[in-house]
Amino acid sequence: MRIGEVAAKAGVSVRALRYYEQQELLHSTRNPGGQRQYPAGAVERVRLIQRLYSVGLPSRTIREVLPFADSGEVSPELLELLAAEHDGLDRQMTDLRDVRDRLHDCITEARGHHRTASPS
Amino acid sequence: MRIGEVAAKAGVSVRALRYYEQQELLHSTRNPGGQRQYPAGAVERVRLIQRLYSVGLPSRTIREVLPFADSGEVSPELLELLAAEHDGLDRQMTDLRDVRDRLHDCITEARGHHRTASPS
DNA sequence: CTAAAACCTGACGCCGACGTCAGGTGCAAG
DNA sequence: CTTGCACCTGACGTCGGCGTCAGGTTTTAG
Repeated sequence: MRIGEVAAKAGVSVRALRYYEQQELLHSTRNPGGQRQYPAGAVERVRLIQRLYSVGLPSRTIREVLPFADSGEVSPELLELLAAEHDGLDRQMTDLRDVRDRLHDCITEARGHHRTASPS
Repeated sequence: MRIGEVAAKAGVSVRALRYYEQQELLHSTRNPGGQRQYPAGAVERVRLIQRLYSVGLPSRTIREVLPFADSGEVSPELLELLAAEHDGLDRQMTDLRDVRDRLHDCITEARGHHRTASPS
């Protein structure tokens, strides 16, 4: 596959894929003309990268955790990193849930208001 | 309270507080000398703002949802906004949980490996 | 063979949440 | 009064994840 096709299938820009390569998140081989060649699995990998970005992880972290999505190989020090990141995500989730619930309360309360005042 | 004290108690920089004011997230009165004066509740408000930022919300959105944390006043169109934001957070949470679990699997699997090989 | 797509490598632009520096003012203490 | 710290207002710097333009090459369609 060439870069345009991967971009289209993964729903990202060509520029993004080149950027991922520069950040060493996504590797490619080159054909004789110098154009990038990707295996089929690249699309899935790009989707994973996108999800990791969407969670708020920076390139550096993604670069370090990506290998484990492929193989299960792991060293003790990277184990530490993973655990730390895991804890960070847990805290994020807690905060997020709080805020969401707070909004939910506001919403339901407001719905109650502009319906017919208090129900029970 | 003056700005330095609020900053210290909330654990943010003075610069951040001035920025919040510029973004209309945090209001202050001025004393005759032109210095900012904050009520005691400001510290809690700043903490809330920080949590909203940490969840990934931009200033614009925070500016719009903050009023509901104070009063319960709400208009139908803002209700829409809140619901949309709520859905967005839900999706974020789902993605986040997936990634976290994936990491968790890697971690536990790795722990099993470098202990004494396969258990069962 | 030729025109058009698709691709390539720089390199600069942008936006948001501040950091930071410059140059001036307010205020409490000795 | 003066020292000194906390405060003030600009205004420019930074970083990350790309968008985008410039100028050239490769591949594909007719």
